[in-house]
Amino acid sequence: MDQNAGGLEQEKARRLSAVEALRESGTNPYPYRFDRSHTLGDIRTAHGDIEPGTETEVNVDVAGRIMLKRDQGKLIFATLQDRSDNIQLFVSKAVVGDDAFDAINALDLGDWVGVSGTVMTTRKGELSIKVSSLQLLSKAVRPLPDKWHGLTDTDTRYRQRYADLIGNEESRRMFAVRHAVIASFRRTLHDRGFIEVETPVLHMEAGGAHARPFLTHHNALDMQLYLRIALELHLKRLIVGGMERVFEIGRVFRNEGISTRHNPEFTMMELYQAFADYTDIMDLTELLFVNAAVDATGSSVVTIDDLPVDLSKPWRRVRMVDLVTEATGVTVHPSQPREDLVALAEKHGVKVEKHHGPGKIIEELFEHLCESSLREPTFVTGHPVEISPLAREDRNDPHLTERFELFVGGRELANAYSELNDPVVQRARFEDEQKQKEAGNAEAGTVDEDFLRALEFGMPPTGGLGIGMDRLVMLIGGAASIRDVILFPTLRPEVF
RNA sequence: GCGCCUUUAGCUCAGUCGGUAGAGCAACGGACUUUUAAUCCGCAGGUCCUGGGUUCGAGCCCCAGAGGGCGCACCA
Repeated sequence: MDQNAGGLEQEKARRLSAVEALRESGTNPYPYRFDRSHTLGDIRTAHGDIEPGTETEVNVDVAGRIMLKRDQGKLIFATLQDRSDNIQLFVSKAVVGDDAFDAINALDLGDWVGVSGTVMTTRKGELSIKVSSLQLLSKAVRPLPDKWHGLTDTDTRYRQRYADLIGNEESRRMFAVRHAVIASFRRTLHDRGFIEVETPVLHMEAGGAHARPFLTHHNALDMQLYLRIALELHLKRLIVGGMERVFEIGRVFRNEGISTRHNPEFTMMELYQAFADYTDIMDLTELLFVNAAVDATGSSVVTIDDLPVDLSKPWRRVRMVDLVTEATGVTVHPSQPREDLVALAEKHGVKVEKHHGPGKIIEELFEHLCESSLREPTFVTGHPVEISPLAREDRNDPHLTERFELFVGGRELANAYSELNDPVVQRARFEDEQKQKEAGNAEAGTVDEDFLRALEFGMPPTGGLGIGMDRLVMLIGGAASIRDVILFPTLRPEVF
């Protein structure tokens, strides 16, 4: 061993030489498989209530990782962890024999083992497995993080998620919540006749939202492609095709800043329902959220800013123009002269760009003055036409659209419209976007001719919805950062 | 991009006024047949993020840079 090596190198060398010693003695330190009869959770469910000091005749074969070891001379207590639970192993030298006892004593924290034994409880009542034989299933050659604190350094937790998951129960719980939320969405939507589809990630045009895209290149076609920024335009093509109720849960990519609420790749759920409008979609959104919370946590109550909020109560519905009017004390509407709105924005310290029209200025005012105060679930409706190129005009007000964004805890979680299905109006909206793009608005869209061709075949009246799944999991799971709900968040490259 | 904070053993963290680098856990050697983060005795383990600078002397002070966190900006 290199005398100058650090503690980690010494430890790895020791464990690797243990691996070699096992091989020389005829034991494979990395065997191929193991037959498990029960998970540890199964055993706790079936036997969790037996009296202290009980020895049963129940034989079990379990497998997991050694997390803790308490050497007691001629007894060893070890904590075994599998995906479902932890259970104590009780190893007696008198039961397993000297050689097996020494081999078990030589196990390191982090090793995977398969165990045969009987279910028992100790005198103090701890449910345990009395080991009759134990087989190494995989040798860990790198030591585990601190057995009590786990990993706490956020950078290391995100970069080495494997080590985070081994030691941090809270991290495992968060990803269980994530799974439960997504499974709940699928169940709710399948029950209502929606079918799940997959549409392209590689797009010719980065449409369906306002965001800067990632660029890539296809070699064989020698063509520039974009990673999708939204699912919308392909799903609506399927509504044109008569599929009537479709949804997709998929990764989208936006080439923008990273924060506690933004990751460059994130998961969006979008659905489209023929013959529905945005009010139907509000009801469906409430149902999806409540079902997801109940399925993931057993309760429709979530915690927002340390206060409980019951998602099952009806959510506030309020127009964006009314919120801005309330916040400024001045009635606003996109039909007003731009100069009046510019003056109001400046009065409130809101920066106005040259390409901002009245509708965009109202939205800027909303974002700066209203958004962060929307703690309880709120459907903000009636976005100006100017900022909603894919939403249809409000049936009562030609300057607004039938649209809502859902805010919870000051964060946008969902966006929905009565979908624009008039191909002539849609073309005019796209052409307006194209002009803005040429005028220097990098986020403005372009004219998607194929989508327009689809609309020309006739899209039924349709309600559509997009939900940021990561943010929803944050809400239901109680995570402060989006990185806590994404297994491998985007980080700068690590220097090795 | 800007501001504040942060980076010390494998992990979790101390480190005073600028004076030879510390603890707990993990590891290693030993004791222990009912432990629960076992306990007890002993031992080993360091690029103090990197590079400059000031100083007789820098983990500590100064400058520059890197990683990370939070806030702002950006993000309909």
